[in-house]
Amino acid sequence: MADHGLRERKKRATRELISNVATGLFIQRGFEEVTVAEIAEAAGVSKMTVFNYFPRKEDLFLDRHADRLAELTEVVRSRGAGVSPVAALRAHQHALLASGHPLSGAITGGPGFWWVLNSSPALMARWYEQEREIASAIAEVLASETGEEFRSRMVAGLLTTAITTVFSHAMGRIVAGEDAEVVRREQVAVIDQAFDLVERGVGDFPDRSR
Amino acid sequence: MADHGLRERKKRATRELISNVATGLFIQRGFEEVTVAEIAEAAGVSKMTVFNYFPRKEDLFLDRHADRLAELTEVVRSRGAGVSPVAALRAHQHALLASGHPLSGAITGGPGFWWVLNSSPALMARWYEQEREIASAIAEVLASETGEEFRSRMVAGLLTTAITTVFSHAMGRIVAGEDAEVVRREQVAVIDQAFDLVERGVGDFPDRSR
DNA sequence: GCGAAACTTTTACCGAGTCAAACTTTGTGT
DNA sequence: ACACAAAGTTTGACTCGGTAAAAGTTTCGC
Repeated sequence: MADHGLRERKKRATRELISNVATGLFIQRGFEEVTVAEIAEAAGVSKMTVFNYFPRKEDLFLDRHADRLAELTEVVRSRGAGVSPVAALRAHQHALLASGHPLSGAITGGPGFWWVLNSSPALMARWYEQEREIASAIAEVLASETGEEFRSRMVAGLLTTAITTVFSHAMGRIVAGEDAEVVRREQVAVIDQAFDLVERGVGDFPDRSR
Repeated sequence: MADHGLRERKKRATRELISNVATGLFIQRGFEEVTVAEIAEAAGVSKMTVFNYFPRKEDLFLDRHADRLAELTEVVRSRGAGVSPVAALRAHQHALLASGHPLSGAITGGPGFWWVLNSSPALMARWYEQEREIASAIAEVLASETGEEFRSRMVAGLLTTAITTVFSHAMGRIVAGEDAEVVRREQVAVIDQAFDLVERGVGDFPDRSR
């Protein structure tokens, strides 16, 4: 009764099959142009089963959210003593970039993902909802640590803004046709620029005299 | 052919009627429990007409967005010389609070609004989409001023986080049953705390030694 | 008043998502 | 092994948000 009973294995396989079929269709034709019924048929399964595994259609595409959320909260929670949340997340962004992780944004496969995402308001809405869930989760970690409800929410919100802005900046450049390698190289400075703003404040923007 | 032809007046009246009827029903029973067909009938109008005035059901409830957006961008755009965006928006938040404006969050009618909002994921999604539109609009103002695309987006994002976090903090307290007057009084400090974080950075969070 | 333009209604339709009941498959106790 | 329970899947019917097109109806310009 662990996780490799026949039952569990079949479920995982079905889930992955549906997700893959769906993603394939989305990338070919866009999110709204593919119906759930179509996905179900292509996966050899009933419509109801699709909704069994993925409560909303959007979850068929944005199914890596749970992992990302867990990873980010873990980065904050288990940061070294004396390391600020900003520093921890900054380092994590640099690490993602260095390892060529998709969530660094500076990745070749980007355009497909980005195009599908932008092809549907519903999908975008869900994407940003996940962003908020991340902010919320980080806030909880910080609040449980400091007891400061409000400041934790603020800090978490600011940090999340940095993470997502940095991501979408890289993604935007890639989609605009810039060379992935160039973007990736310059992205180091972008990350630092973003986290510097969060870390040191934006009081002197737009003045650059410091 | 200005705005007081019979035609224009009727349109405004109809629009307002629909909006009012809808809001009333939402507050009585929650967003999802009221169908568009029902609203149409209660307003003595056809379903199609409802969608004529409000492209999405959510817009029936969140129909003050355009004003808010315009106001916030105007605050940033027409701030005095030498005044930073942070300072301008901080002052604006204080002004909203002092004048008892609903968007300060510290207002008695809050619970109804908040309850309806939280009664529906779709509505929440739209709410946060509007938040993003605000960030995006502010970013555009800043970018047109400085030419710095990325920093503008970052700064706008951080500022928007402050605005919305401050709002939802006050709203949350009111809904939790705290006295509106108390919340309003303490909200001054909350605003400053939020904007201080944006202005001076969160580098030393959670350490308080400065 | 008359005709065109603007607004509304009607009707028909599509797709996401829910529900309940029938059916099939996997796991378990004996 | 075998039967029974539990978990998962399918079917079909239904609700609701939203769109499209065509046929009214009302207001406007002349």
